[in-house]
Amino acid sequence: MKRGHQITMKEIAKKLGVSVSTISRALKDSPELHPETKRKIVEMAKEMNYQPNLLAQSLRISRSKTLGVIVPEITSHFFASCISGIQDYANKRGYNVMICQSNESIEQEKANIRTLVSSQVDGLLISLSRETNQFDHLYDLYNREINFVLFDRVHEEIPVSKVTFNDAGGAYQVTHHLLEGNNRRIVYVSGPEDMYISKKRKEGYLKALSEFEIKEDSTLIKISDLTLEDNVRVAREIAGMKPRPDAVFCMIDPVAVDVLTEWKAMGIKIPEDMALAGFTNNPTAAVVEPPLTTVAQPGYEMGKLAVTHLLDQLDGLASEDPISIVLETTLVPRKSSQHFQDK
Amino acid sequence: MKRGHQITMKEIAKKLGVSVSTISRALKDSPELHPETKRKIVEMAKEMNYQPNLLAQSLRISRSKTLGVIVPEITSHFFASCISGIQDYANKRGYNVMICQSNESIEQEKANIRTLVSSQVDGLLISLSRETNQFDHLYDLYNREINFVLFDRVHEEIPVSKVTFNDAGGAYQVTHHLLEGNNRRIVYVSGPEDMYISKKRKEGYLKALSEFEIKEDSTLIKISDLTLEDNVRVAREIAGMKPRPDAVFCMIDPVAVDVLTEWKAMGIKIPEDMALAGFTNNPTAAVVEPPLTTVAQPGYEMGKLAVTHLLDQLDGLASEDPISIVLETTLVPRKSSQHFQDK
DNA sequence: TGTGCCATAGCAGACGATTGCAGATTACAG
DNA sequence: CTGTAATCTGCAATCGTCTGCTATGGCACA
Repeated sequence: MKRGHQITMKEIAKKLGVSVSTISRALKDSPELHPETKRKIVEMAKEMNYQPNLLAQSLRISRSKTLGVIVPEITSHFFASCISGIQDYANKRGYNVMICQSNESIEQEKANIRTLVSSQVDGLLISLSRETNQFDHLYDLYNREINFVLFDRVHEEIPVSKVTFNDAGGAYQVTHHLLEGNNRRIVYVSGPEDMYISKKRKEGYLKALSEFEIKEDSTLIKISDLTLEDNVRVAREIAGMKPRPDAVFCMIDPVAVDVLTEWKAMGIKIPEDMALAGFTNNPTAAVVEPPLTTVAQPGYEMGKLAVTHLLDQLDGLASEDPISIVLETTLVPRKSSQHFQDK
Repeated sequence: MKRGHQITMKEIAKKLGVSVSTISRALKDSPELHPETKRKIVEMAKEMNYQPNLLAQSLRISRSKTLGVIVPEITSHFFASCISGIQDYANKRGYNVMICQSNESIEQEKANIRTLVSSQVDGLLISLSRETNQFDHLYDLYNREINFVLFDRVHEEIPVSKVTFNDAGGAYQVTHHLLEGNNRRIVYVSGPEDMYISKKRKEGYLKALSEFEIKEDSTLIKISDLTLEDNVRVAREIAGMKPRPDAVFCMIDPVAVDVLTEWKAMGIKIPEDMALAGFTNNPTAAVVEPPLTTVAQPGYEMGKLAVTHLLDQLDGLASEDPISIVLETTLVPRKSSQHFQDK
């Protein structure tokens, strides 16, 4: 079995007949060394392809220059974008990133935290799993004074920094847009009720309704567990409602896409029979037929802001006091919610 | 600035008035200790929430139990799936994963390799960037006896293990399918010519043609740099060809989606006017209108196989001799290539 | 009482890099 | 020829964990 053996300072030292400390000083360009000695050492180090052992360095200075990231799933385009932003800006500041996915499981989330903490990450960026409705593991981190920032799927009560979207605002935008299109009976398809985004987007939905003096109607609020099967169930339920709603706002794009697919199969025309809108602006939203009205959330930007704030805290550039960064969303009106006069 | 301080064995030792080595042995359940001492130590460790410092362990045993992964971009659904497979199976075997993206840049790829090697990863999983047409950095890893496995975008010549799809086979399948649909003039839209998959998929395309006794026609091979603009340029070029081709096979789905969108804007009907097919089976392929015929590549499976083989090598369960794993692809026929008798 | 053995726990060194301090070498002045 | 300063280099300790060897104590048996 091959085992990549890394060159250490000791080996350079032996080869050159000097001590390890001299090597160390030469490579840090210390002024205490004879220039000639320094030159020889630097040359030899390059020749032997020496690369410092980050593990040893980290152990010594008790900082690993590594951040941990936990997301529900990497294959989601939105979270992948966040990760991309985190990566780019962490690297720019000399940090590495270890990524874990919780697969929407709280147990996995806890396990991920354990390993990342054991790995001595200098800080954590966490987006909570769908299942997480209990937060001891976060308070535990907090009590141990381990730096972390929550993003997108956050727990509001805990006093740590958070980066979120104005979810209520986005939901307001899209609901308002539907109302302006002369839709009055608007269904909100929510995810599990204890999810942060389920609640926030419902808030925005209700606010827009109230501005049009429409009262909350619980029969117009549907809850899906976000699986394909359940989305299809909800789509059929809505199609069968009498009278049929004017429009449907789905909490996330994948739900809207499933609903759209099912409705097309059922012969329902969008937006003529019912208007449809989603949230997130996934790549699929732009290419379905009809293109899906949705709300854009810049994931890359969110990752960038979250990691930048965390690093500022770590490097003492930001105050320790937790802050809350709220990113605005943008309505992306497309054909699926186009207004028809003859409706 | 908060700094998460981790409990160490030393602190447990001081509290209990025993030596650090005793703590170590107690936590490893060594038989040399008095059961009562052991019990007290284990209890205290739990109470103090002790978690071993993985950095120190890694330094000692010269194995970090961490793997490095380099992909061109995380936001691609295919690579995200690979990563997901890698993660799951690495974790199952007690390994962590550090992920980097090269952003399709060879310089970034080299930089990623440097940091990961410095971080003492036990092995690497690499999918090459689009730009990588020169392989010194890989041979360097090879010469230093650092374990790595190439996947999907590989360099064929280097004697290390590789996991690839039968790209030629997949291209053959889809081209054959188009030919069976009575299409004869079939365009192949390739990516940059030095990319591994550009070449392999062209092979399959030509093989299928030759079976139908159709000679290679260089005017039917278009090259895109895979940007939206260039895909649109190619789409227009093809639409303007006289006589118009019967079908178009795009090297990857995103190109096909761009072509499809452009053609729809131009009023070209698919598949009536021209049939269209892609490769990869991205989520978008299923939801565009018309749904796109493509070739499915199980990314999760690829990640799983690549990481499993790497770990087998590391753990001495697999021979050191490099192997090549080739995954078969599956044709996914959809409406975009449906055969019309009246054509 | 002496010898030997077992159970138990501590010491010390290693992993690799860093750094304050001490030691060594040289040169030059007195 | 000696003393001192200046210049260069090495020692040793540190980070946290692990382990081979050693030390201590008690007990049994001769």
